[in-house]
Amino acid sequence: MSDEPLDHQANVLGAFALAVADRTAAAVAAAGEANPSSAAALSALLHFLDHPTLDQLRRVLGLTPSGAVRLVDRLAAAGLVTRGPGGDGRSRSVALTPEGRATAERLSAARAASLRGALGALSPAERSTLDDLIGRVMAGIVAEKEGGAWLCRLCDLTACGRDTGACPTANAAAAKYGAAAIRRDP
Amino acid sequence: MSDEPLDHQANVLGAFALAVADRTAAAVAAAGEANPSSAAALSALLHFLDHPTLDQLRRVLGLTPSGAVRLVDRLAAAGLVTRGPGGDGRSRSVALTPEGRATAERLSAARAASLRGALGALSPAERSTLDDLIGRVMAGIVAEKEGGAWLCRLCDLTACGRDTGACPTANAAAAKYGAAAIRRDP
DNA sequence: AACGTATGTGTGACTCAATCACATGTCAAC
DNA sequence: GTTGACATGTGATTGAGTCACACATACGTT
Repeated sequence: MSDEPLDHQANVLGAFALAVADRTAAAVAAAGEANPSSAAALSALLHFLDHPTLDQLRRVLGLTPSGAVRLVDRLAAAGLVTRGPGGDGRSRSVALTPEGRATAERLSAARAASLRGALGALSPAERSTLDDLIGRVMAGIVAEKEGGAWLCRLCDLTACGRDTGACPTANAAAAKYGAAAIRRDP
Repeated sequence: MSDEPLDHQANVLGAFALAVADRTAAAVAAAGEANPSSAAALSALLHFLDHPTLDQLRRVLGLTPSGAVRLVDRLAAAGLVTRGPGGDGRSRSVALTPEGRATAERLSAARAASLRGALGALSPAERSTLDDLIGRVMAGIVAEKEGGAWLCRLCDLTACGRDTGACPTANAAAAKYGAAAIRRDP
């Protein structure tokens, strides 16, 4: 029973995901943003091409409208974002202040450093193999996924190769939904 | 800059960890325990050999003493655990009720099913390769880690092969700390 | 053109889980 | 015995989210 390889593998995968997620969250928190939603919001704002509306942001984060209002209130009070006019009279846009942008870049760098460090245990060839396998599993996850927060929150969307076809998540999302803009995603 | 393979790999790893962690948490929540701390506590109680004290439990979960008291209060109010005498006049033990045990087993099964499902995209040989690489990265993470919650929370400690030497986390912890009992871990 | 519905934002009241500061009881060591 | 460390528990507070609801704007229908 306990020597079923699949059970072992599944269990180790679970511990691994938790460990990497913990470690990354800790690195981001140490870089100055303890709240995961706030960190994800700042990161998202860094990667939106245009300034998103509150509603776009809330979908990325998987929050209710009022939750998003509160979040943006907090970020604005901290001087990290400002509200501006939206494309339409109902909506308002959210933009990073210079300080918010600096914070977001710091968080992003801390995350990347933490993840690169984790991969330090492997040789380049092994990392490449791991990357391939992870990409395949990821594609399956995206294909199955329904609802919830954006999977690529906190990602650096240039590093993953979203636009050059190297990002497995973006590719799987494109296969599932058709053309994938940054602002609507699994 | 964005075609550095390491940056791509690191970024995909980050998204992957988040995706698997999200998915697992959702599966556990759907099985009836929305709060991650509560779920981790039930799972831990399922795997402790003897009945742990509140303090042992709080270390596993990475909570403050008062946080652990509140958590056990909630679980007890829900009829999932009971408090008993501890080995010592100061401490009290926490034990699962039959209902708590059933809940814990249900959560654990939901987690395992979710993780096995994620691995379904790979062939047995690929899973084995992935398992090996993950184990190596995991060992590095354990070696670096200091503080925080238990990495193996929610794990099925028989499935991972903790006692047969197959669990990379347990092995790395043993190398770091010496003999590893279930109740003191990375 | 006017009406009714949908959408986006915001507010008030509340919940839930954690924290800190502190109190109490117990053990161990000197 | 006294002193100090430790385990548990309590009161007050915080933080981040929810729901129910209000309000303004946009859009589609007739």
